[in-house]
Amino acid sequence: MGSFYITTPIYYVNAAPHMGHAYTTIAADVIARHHRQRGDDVFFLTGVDEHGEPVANAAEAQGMTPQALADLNSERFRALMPRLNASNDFFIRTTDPEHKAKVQEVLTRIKDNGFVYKDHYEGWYCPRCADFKSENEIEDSNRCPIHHIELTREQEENYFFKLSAFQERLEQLYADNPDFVGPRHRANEALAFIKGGLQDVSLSRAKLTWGVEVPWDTEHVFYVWFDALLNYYTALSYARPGEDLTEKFWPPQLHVIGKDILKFHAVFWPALLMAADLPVPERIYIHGYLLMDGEKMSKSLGNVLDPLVVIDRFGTDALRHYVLRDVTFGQDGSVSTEAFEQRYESELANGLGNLASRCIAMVRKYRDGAVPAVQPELREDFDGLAGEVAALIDRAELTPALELVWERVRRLNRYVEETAPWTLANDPANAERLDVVLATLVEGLRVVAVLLASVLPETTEKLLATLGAPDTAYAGATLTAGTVAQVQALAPLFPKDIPAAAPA
RNA sequence: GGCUGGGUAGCUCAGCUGGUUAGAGCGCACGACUCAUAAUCGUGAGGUCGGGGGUUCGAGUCCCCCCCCAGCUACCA
Repeated sequence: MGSFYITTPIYYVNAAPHMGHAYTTIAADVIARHHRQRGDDVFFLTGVDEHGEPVANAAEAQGMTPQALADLNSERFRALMPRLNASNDFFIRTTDPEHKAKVQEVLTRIKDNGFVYKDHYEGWYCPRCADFKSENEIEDSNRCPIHHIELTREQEENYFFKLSAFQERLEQLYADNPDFVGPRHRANEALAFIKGGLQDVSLSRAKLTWGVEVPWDTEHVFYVWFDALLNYYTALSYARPGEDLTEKFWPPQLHVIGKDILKFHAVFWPALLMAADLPVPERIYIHGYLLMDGEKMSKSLGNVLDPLVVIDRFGTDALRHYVLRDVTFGQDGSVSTEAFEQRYESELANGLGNLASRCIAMVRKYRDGAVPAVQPELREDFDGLAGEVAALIDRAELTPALELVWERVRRLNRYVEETAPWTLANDPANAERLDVVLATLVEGLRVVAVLLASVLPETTEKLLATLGAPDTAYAGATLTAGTVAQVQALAPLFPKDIPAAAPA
């Protein structure tokens, strides 16, 4: 029973929300909900990153101010959260004035600590883009990848962050905390990068105005990454009006991120915190990409699985379950509408949904809905289960954790066949035996629902309400006599006769 | 090129420090049952564990070489 602070990355408002955003959010939400079940005081943060050049450029192209575009797109991300059933405690926007003020405060401290200096940044510059291009994005013979014109070598005055000063401390951090970054091979990747030698990085941009002003030199704005990373810290100071949660929740227990932003989180971020004399996060976990039929999703390929379309048709729970179940969390994996529908039918509808239907129907038919208050069987199958699941979730091994629970769903369906309650019901002499079987089934169902509550919040709430046992406290995830007294009728949890979505 | 992961049944993957006939889920075939959302349960087919050497009484599991896939190898967020 402690505090648990978990974050998603803040999503960049340059583009519309897509499955990748949904995936990260769902995973973090499952972990957040799980910890609430365990009685932890949870703070779950998500939000949007609104500054930087791509937003400024996109706004200009659309004839809007950057703020107007940010307002528009931020709202789309904010609206996504309830659709996913995300239980975030706050939604941060980097244009929040409180965030900006705090960023300035922290970075000023870093400067005061001697980790900031002014120098020239030199690179290949595209006058049409009005921007520097990195080495790996320029085309042959130094041409702009967008305009295909020749780039010029230019300089600009920048403030730099002395990342190089943290080489040793970062190596030590990784040595002392083997689980600082997970999965393991991502830690290897980050460590290899660190050991390769750290160079100082630009902290500010002079040619750009869409960002947080450098307080000691207002001709500059902070390079968007430093502004963005600090959201994890700044949010705590103003998420609750009149209250500063920093003391209570800092440092975070877990940052959930995608692999594209590993370096910023696993290298720059801890160094930045060290420079500010702040504790570093306990753990960063990197998930993989969802691939469509083995290929990266992209609009140009037209192979995008739209989370909102799936939710509209099958419900949020089905999407949450699918992405965590079908793709091993932490690895890349393929998704497809076929795989989704198959998983939905076999596991949710036929597996859990039908189990609930048959169990509840039998209790109503044979006992008028009254559940016998006798000791359930199957103890050997459920003993220790809750602990094992929690241990896996603590390691962010969400997929194996789910597998453990689904093994029990299958076990309960098998138990129904083994005990054949419909046969027992034929002979009053078997009444006691039938009592035990029914009690076991209902109780098993309840425990499974509690264990799946973080993944399937809507469905399990419905199911537990039917059982008259709405409590999802994790301590209750164990077979006990008499928890459920009476069951109500239950409509199919995961209906199968869902019409295909109307063509758009 | 270097580094890090990975290549195991049609599909998605488990297989810890080497040890009985290599496992699970899904899919498929056949059978059983009827409480249930024509759901469920059982049985089965079947894979030279990427390829080749080697160590060992014994290797998917260790060593060497090779092939293939993915990621990283710094300032796009």
